Amino acid sequence: MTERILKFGIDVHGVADADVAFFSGLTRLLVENGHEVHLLTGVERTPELEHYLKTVLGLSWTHLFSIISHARESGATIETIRGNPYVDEDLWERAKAEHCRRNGIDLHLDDSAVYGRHFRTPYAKYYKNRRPRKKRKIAIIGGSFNPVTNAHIMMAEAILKVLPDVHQVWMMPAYHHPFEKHRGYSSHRIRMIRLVETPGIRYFGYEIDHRLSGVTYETFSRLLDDPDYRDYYVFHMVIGADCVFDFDTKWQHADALAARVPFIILPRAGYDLERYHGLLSRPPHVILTDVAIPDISATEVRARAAAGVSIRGLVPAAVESYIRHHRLYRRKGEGETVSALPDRHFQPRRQSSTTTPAALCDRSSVFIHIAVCTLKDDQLSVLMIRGKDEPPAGEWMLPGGPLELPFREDLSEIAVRKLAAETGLADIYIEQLKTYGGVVESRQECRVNVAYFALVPYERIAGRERSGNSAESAWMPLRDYRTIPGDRNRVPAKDQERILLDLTERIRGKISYTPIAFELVSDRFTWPDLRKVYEIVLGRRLDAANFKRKIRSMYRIRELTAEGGAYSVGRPPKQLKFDGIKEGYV
Amino acid sequence: MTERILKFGIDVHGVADADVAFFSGLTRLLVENGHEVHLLTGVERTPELEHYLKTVLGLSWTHLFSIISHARESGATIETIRGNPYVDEDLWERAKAEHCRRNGIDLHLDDSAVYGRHFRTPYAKYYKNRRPRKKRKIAIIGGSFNPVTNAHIMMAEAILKVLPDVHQVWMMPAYHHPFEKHRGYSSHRIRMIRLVETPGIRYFGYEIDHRLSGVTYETFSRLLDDPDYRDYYVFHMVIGADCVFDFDTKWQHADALAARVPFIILPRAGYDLERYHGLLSRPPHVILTDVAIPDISATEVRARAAAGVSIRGLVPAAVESYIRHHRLYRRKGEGETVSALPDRHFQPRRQSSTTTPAALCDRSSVFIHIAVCTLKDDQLSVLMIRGKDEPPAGEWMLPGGPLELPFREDLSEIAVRKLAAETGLADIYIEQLKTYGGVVESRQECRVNVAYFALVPYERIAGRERSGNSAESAWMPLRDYRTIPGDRNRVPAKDQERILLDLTERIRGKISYTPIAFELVSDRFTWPDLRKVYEIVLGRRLDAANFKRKIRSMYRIRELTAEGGAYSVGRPPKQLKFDGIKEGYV
DNA sequence: GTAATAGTGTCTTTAAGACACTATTAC
DNA sequence: GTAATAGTGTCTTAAAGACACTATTAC
Repeated sequence: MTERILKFGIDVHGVADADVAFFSGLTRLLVENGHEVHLLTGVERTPELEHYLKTVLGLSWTHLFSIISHARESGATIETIRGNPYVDEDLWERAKAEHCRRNGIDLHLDDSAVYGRHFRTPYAKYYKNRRPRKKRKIAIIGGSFNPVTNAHIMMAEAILKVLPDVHQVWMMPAYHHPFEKHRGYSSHRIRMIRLVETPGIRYFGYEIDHRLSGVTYETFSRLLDDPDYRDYYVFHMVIGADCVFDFDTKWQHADALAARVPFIILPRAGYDLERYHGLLSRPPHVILTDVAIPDISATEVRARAAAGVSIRGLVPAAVESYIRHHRLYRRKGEGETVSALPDRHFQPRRQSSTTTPAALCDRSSVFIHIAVCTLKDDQLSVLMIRGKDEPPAGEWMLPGGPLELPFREDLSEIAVRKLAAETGLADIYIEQLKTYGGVVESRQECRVNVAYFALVPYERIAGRERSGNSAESAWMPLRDYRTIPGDRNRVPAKDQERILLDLTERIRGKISYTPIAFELVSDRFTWPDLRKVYEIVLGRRLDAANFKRKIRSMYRIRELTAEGGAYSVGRPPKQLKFDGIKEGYV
Repeated sequence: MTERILKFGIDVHGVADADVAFFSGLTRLLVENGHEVHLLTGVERTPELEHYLKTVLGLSWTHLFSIISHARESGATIETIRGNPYVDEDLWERAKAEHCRRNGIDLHLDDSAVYGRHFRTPYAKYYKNRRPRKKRKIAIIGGSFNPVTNAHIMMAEAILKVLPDVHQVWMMPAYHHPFEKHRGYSSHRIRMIRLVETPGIRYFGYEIDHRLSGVTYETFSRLLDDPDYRDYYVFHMVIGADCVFDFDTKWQHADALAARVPFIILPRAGYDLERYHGLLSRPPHVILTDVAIPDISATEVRARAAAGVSIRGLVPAAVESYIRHHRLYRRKGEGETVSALPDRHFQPRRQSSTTTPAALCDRSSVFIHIAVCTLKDDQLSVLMIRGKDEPPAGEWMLPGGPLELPFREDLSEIAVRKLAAETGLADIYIEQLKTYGGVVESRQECRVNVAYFALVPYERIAGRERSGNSAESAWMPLRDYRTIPGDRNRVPAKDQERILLDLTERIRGKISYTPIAFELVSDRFTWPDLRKVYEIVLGRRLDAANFKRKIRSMYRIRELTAEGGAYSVGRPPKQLKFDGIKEGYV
């Protein structure tokens, strides 16, 4: 057997320096016997490095390959993040693989998590599984991090401050499948986190490196078994109070997850953790109380960036300039705007004022809402109810509910049925308004809301408003569709607001060329009655003479001989009856 | 520095025998210098083995550890499958880890896919990436394999017979999450496949070992990148004809999957592959025709086993006796019956003939339809498509499809996206029309159809009508919305008719008081162009002078100095541009 | 020049708006 | 009678419609 020169490749950081005694012995043995030892390192090739390798680590080598130096020599652009040179993970691995291929390395030992997509020579992923004396506590913040915001930073800092035994906070961005939206953003998301790394705050690419689905249970069941981590760290999961309330019911494998992973729960404005007594309320889970985290939605950051509005204060300065410099989140080619994808463990809170949140919706359902309109106290008003149990609890909503199955062609039948159930009224005017998408964040659900509106004279509905199972009902004037009488500080839910706006417009538009006004007066009415409907809807005074002429030109109005009711003052008006649209009038 | 004894562990099968020259050199170097080399092997420790290691592989060692011998000595039960000893993967790894721990191995090289859940000493997973001369073709059958049935065997055998270049068929059982049903069955499912292995038919534990979700795209995108496999094999995916018809629409990332993985399609009774012209109908995908695979449902096998009925003939004899011997699928304590979990790539066949009462709608789904309107040949026309596969097959429909999740408040975003996908058009006028209920009897499903309409000048859409995956498209004049040109005896589906009626009304109503007409002419238009739009929509001639006056009173129209195009006869008209609505005009 | 289409000016009709007027009631 | 509301008549203004007219082009 001929003597053969063995060619060994060894990664310095993570392999050679992980077991100095062994590798100094092994490399010396190899070098002394005429074999090749290639040390591969990421740092710059300097005399200091060689000194460190030789005297501190006690390594021997025949070749020393610096990826950074190599990349620099071959003209690649090397970014600097916080003073340290940074190149893409992929580029990094490719450089190693290329070096090994060129030199015909027989076996390269590496600890990289990237499973050698580029290697063509034998290599082995090195795992050092000696248990450390003491495991370090790590808090993991998951999310999209698109981009990392000041809220993330403040969360991390709050945890490090309040929980001194937490060694580091790791920010773990979700893996976005290349076919999802936001493809192409992954490396940006990573770099932005790298920009804000501190000794206590670290980027953690676990879900991205392993292309995990983002189901927390899956991530952690893998992570807790992973020989790269399990013996060195105790992991805690950080979530916001808003997610806690859903945890027991909505999270996959909530029990098993809560049993294996201690949670760190951060308060969130509007979510009262005192009221929560679910799985996570007991140790080992920790609820932080005196911590204030601002509500910063990454969606809003992107929307602002897209609109060219400043994002100062929402994200760290370094991230702000990164976004500006790389022109992130600008609207792309027509039609395709950069749309939302929320942080997983921090749902964007229902907006106080500005933009539209989105949720991780994995199901949709169809709801029917009916805006019952009537003329009450000289105002066009809409019936609102406040349910006791039905979420969102305590919010003023339009009457309605889930679409019942089965149905037939005409959805309005269902609306009529629902309305009858709610008010006991039948045979009233009903018309479809519009269909809206809705996001019920508390349920992580996308809803399709089909809105109808009904018109009914007040005297027909007076007193029957609450025959359903709603706890409360109120007539809300459409003019200021934001204040419910007697409950001034509560406004209807945002998605209801849009319905009311469209409703106002629809009625206003339609009253001029369709006979819907007759639906708002009783069967027998007078000219002043009818005129008032028009005046209220249109919002201006109408000339009685012209009004009568106009209406008469369109509709057949019959004058009844019967006397009107008791009038306090003035000439009593004639009783009228609507006899249909005049032929020929379109 | 004191001399230290290095302790090397090397797996024989997959590592030492994968690079004989290197490892013979390395082990000899180590042994000659007084270090320890531990060879670990799965086979029985015999003189023949030692001879093989020494003379064939040329290895040197100081210790030789046989897992099987070790297990036998320590009294573990060792099953024999087809003559070979078999122990659990986990047990196997544990034995290695135990040996390394006991002996204080400094570095163990192994090729196992199980990432050292048990190792406490350093080890490295060895990848040998030398490209083989020729990649072998492997056909993968996915499924639950609970249990493996004769249908699986016959599929595999048919493939090996009809496609001689397929080297092996690998049966890849799905990973069942420990919290899913069927937990605990995994090892049984594996062993039953092991029982029926032949040189051509192999168990393949990829999804189980990596705990994959079972989404085919995910599995393959990982497998095709996996350095353990990518350089050695070309993978084909086996699916049944029943799944093919859903493939283009229902599978995740169908296009990308079909582009990366060649499919082998097996016929299934009741599914006519002649009619299929989707993604998989073209090479490199293969459709096998003269192959008969019996319809054996694993669910039925389990049900029979549960009921104590014979399963003879449904599963291989070895599996039958395994099930009987291990008392599999018997009903356990209450509430936990062994329930159905279909093979992923073979759906249970749709019930044959028993009719579908329309009332039996147990689910609803939301669809979006978009009526794309344009002016073509002096008619207001709507784009209709006739899908080939999408049910109801063969009917003229408006373009559209199921509502995709997640969505946000504005459903029209989705409509815009769908429209862009269908026609490639972006930035065109789109408006919600109405929402309808619909009953798809063939699917026993109630649908909510949200109809949109889009307006687009013909020249923008001409030629792009069929860029989606629809088979046919046609422009149907709205005047007689019942006949599709060139297909006189076909009318659009009934529920589409109502949409078209409402659409006509909406456009006719809106054109008089909103600037939608400008959406139907190109960016630059002339007075006659615009007038024609109004004349066609309103259905009557308009006076040019009055028309101009009216439009000018509502909208700002800019006259361009540029000349018009080539006109055959008469004075060329001025080019105009729409500059918005006049202030004050409502 | 003619034929064909584009574009304009102006008168007529009709609808909309303003407003003065009359009518009917309670007190 | 007054105050209050209902209802009518008529003038003014603006919009819509009709139609005769001029303008520009190809041939």
